[in-house]
Amino acid sequence: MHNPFIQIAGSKRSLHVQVAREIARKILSGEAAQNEIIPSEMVLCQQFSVSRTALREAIKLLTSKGLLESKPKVGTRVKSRDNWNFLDAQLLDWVIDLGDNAIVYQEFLALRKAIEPEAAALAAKNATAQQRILLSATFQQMDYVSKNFDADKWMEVDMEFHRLVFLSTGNSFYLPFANVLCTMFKSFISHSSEKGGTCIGEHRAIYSAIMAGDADKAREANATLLKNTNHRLPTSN
Amino acid sequence: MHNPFIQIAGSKRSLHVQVAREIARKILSGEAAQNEIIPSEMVLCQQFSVSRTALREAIKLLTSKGLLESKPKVGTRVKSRDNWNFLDAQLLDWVIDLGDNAIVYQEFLALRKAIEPEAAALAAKNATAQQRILLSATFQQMDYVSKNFDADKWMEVDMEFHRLVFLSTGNSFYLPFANVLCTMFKSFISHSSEKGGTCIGEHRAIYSAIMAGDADKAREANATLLKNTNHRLPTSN
DNA sequence: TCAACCCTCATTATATGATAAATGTTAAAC
DNA sequence: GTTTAACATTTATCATATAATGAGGGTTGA
Repeated sequence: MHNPFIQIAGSKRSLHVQVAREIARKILSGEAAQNEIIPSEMVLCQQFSVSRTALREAIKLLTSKGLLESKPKVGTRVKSRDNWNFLDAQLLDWVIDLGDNAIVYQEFLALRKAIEPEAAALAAKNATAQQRILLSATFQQMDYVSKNFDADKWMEVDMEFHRLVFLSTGNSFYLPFANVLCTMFKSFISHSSEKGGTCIGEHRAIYSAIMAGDADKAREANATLLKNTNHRLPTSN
Repeated sequence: MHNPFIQIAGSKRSLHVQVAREIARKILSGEAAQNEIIPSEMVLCQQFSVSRTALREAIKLLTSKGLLESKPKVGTRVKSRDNWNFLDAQLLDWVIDLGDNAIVYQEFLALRKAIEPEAAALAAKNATAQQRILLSATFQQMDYVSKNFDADKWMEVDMEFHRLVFLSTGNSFYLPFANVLCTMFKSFISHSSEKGGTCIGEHRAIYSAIMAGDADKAREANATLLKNTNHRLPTSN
């Protein structure tokens, strides 16, 4: 019954995720307007050539992220953009896949500028012993990669460094940023995210301040790093 | 087959949400340890007295929020805390229901201090004409309520004001904060969130700066408001 | 004329059972 | 000891049936 074409197009994930992704694409791209009622389950099952089970699980996934809302008799409505949880890594992944990433990148940078300096400050105060060890190890890798430069490896350690900062804040609300940041970094592979190469000096300043427990200096250093972050966009994808 | 006791306990929502909520409670409270495999579908169906359909939809909901991950043969595993999306309003609602909100409130305030001044600055720059009209109407209500004080109404307009600021940033990544903020405000009903009553002066400063398009002043004013925000906790719940 | 009530029916919600796919485990083969 | 293959368990998917919901139309009565 299931059309293998979709399986090929939607890569290797489970069926309901593939369906969810396709519906999400239609919503995010505006093909399905906000507040619009999407076709009934029966119709969608036929469109995607999947069972109601798979389709409904897809809809539940999207409902959880604020894209849809279902009611008996009424149908399933596309929620307004205000309700879309852009701080969900999976949803962000779908957004990125639409292309059109110039704006997304710029908006994300604006968010980083607000959140990351404070995250660094919190990490300086709250990082656990184990987190400091991880941060230490990661910075040493950064240092090494900056001297033996490799764009891919730099992206990886750079991402890991900033991820660890978020995880070290000791604040639950900062945790999701770690995943969102990773999604963002991965999507911009082969695109050096900082001006003038590796910015190892700025990173060292952040690292040192955190290890020294100096919140103000950590905040300042991270703000400086982001000031130097360029706005160039990836050429590919 | 379905045990009506659960329906009573879990209020009026759909069954799979009730089940999801209950599983979430076990995860968030630590009753189900991180990285632990939860019982198989069959067992959980019996435990909750629901069909596999309902149970699986519940699991999909939790998977979407980063709490679970399923694999054939392996089972369904509780993901580590790093993956929980605390910036999801529904999940936050469940967290709040655990009680233990002193820490949640404090952590949220730390987030607001990082994000809200910048949101106000962005709103000053980017708010659309329609958003300025809404903001204006809301502030006038605030002004009225501050003069004819009513705690519940103040909470409502206060929430709406800050919500509008997030929606007016013109930045997709700031939108989710609006919902999270609302969830937070609603949970702390009957608990005046600002010191010395209504803080109408500080709010006026934010409002005026945004309407004037003065980003720096808006940021400053919002930071001042949050500095004056107290850390008292709700006495109830 | 209109408001209150009831019935209809399309749609989602839930249940059930069957089959497929995936994958860790175990045992067999070399 | 290592590799390979069969097995068993669990989730994934499909198919179908029944229940609950509530918007909209129709009816009734004043």
